Amino acid sequence: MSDPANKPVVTRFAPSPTGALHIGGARTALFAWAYARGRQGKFTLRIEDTDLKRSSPESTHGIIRDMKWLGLNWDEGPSPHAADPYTEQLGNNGPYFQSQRAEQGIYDHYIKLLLDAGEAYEEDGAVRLKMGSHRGDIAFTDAVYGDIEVKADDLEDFVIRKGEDGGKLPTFHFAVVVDDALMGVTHVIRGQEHLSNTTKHAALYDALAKLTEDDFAWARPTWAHTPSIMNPGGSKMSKRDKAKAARASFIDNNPDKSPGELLSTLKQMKGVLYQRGQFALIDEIDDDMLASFIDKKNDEARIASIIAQAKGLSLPEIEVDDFRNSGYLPGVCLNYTALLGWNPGNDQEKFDLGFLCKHFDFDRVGKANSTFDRDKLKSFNGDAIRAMSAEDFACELADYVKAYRPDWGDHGIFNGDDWQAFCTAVQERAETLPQPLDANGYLIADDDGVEYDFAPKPMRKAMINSDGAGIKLLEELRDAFDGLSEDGFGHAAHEKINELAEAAGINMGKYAQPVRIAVSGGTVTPPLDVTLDLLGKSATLERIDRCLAAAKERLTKT
RNA sequence: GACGUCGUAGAUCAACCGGAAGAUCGCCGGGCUUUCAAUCCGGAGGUUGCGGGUUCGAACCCCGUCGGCGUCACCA
Repeated sequence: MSDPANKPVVTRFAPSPTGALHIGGARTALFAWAYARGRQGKFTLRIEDTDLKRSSPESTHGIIRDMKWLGLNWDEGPSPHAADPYTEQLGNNGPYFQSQRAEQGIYDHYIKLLLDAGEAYEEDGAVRLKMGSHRGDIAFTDAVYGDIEVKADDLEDFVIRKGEDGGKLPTFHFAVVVDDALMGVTHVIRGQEHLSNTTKHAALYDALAKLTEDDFAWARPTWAHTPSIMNPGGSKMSKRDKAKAARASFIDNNPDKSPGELLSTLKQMKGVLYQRGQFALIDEIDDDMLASFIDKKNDEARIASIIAQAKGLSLPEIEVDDFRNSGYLPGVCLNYTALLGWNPGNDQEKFDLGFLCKHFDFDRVGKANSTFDRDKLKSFNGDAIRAMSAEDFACELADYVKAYRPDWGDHGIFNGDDWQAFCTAVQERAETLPQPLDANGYLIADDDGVEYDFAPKPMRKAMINSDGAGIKLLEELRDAFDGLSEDGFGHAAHEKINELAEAAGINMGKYAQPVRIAVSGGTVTPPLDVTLDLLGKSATLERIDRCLAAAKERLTKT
């Protein structure tokens, strides 16, 4: 018998391209990648597209893009940089798309071996492998879960070649085994939902080992199953959660609306996005799809996303692309998900890929499912952001703006010298990339004739109360600011505030808060000197004037 | 339902194959700040799912029980 331990390590990630890359899939890929990289092994990417109805080239492209973003490179598989990954591929064991392998007759060859040997039989055009008493009890050892044994009576014959699609395509069970063997895969790392299926795969390896010359290739690999990632509620994390969240906000909060009214609202939302030019998102979505989404008959993520954008709602991140979109760093996503089920054996939680490659092994992978905790992820992300140099952070945020935030990308702050100053000021309290953007929207607000909202509560506290004491202070400041030059305005203004506060013998906050409210609408901004510098003198004065007017109006009303 | 598997603070995990249950996130309180969701300091939270047993001693070993999850598809 051959011992898989004698072969050079080969692991693989084998997603089916029926959607975007799920965060759980990314963790599985990470473990497989790290295991190979830590042992000078090879890592293969194989696309399991035998389900013709649900597979799509778009999903394949998305998976490749997400793997690249995460930094999980592969030695064999579709070429990561090719315009057409179906034709350009890396490695000598290809092709790496199962649809292509089926066309080459690879699976048929082994089906025939099994059929001829009486290990399998045809039924309704499909081919099934004999199990049960024909094969006996099946036992195997999982590197994570340990010894597993299933009695022959509990094993039923199962389909290895589908009768559908012209009887040409293998099922998942058959294709994985054949491909893993032919590609020299020594360690099969995958989600625990496959643990029970593994008896089928073991049976296939054993049957084919007997029928081929090369029993070295058909020796059973090491299996390592990883626990699932769950939602806080206990359900499995799935892309449907996005639809659920969107519906909860859109439909459940509008119990009085009829389905017809809901549909027309949804159409309007879609129309708004269409005007904004987000065609890719919504191009193929027709009214029927919208209606069935409302009916809970489909969970189309794009419709969920339409609702989220219209209502300013943030959907739960499920797929790798969601996390990128929400402004998480790839290294943090990897670090955090690795921790969901694995640990180095001590209290260390922060580590990079090099550390993981060096220390990862199956004996430290837990068996229990784990709940995905977004708060902890966010905290990790904030720590990682703070650990970056100011320049790196500015680049990172700039890339993010270019990809996702045209509102900032079109603005002077982004394009001029101020960008670094802005980034440096917001870096210390950013937990995600878009957070400082959202928190400082006033910086890119248009001053020309646009109504600016001043938060009522802070305004009352800082300006209206005590007979409008704050208004007088702000007026005083306004006059003082007017005399300052454009150059170095923020710094000078800040000095002025200090001066006046000291002269008047009061806390400088009494002066600073009204200014903060005037320029930002609220009470939280980066340090005032930076904020006012970014805004410039004329915008600052304009906003102070508008704020004074609004405050006086409110004062007379009370 | 059958089979499989898991069960340590609210969450993620530790606890050197039986020897005083710890860390991080979150939560609460305080300090620093002109503001803060940032930062700093401190605190609360565990009959280790539950019930038996073995043992001088059990989170750990044994039996039972409850609960979660997975598979039982011509989806992967």
